[in-house]
Amino acid sequence: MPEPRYWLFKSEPSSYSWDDLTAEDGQTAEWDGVRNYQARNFMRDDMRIGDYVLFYHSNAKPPGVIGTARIVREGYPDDSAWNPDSRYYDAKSDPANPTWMMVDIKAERRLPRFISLNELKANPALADMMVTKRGQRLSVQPVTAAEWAEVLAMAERAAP
DNA sequence: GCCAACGTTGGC
DNA sequence: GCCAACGTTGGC
Repeated sequence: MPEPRYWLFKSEPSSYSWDDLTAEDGQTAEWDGVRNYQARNFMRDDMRIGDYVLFYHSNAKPPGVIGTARIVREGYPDDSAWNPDSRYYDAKSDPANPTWMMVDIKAERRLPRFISLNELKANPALADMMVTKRGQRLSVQPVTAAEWAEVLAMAERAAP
């Protein structure tokens, strides 16, 4: 059995929040609209069913990790790319050879407490975590097993 | 609302 | 292939 892997998915709560995810049928959503090649490659090549996801609210007050999810469907074509009515429409994406891919995620649980970006940045154990780095805009990021465990442990402890 | 950082585009 | 211009992300 392959090693489970860990990811962080960013979403702006004003467009798609944790509550939106948990309100879905089966608490499962298609993660469409990713239009960055590096993020696409992670979804197409690396994500496996069962991988763990930190659900992160970006552009929020404050930004931070609110819950966990799992990958429940591996990379497949993002059909919003050839839907002219979609805000994610990409005229250059050919349905016969799709440029953009998506995965499905299912909500697992809301963290016992929200872990803000400030708190992530203040934890020396997370100094190398991508999301704590300035200017890091990748909307889908790998997370190490140690980082995953640390964030969950923080959520079990009282606020600092 | 501001703006730094970043990815993409397109002229050359 | 270089790089300036542009649009977007996302923290503050």
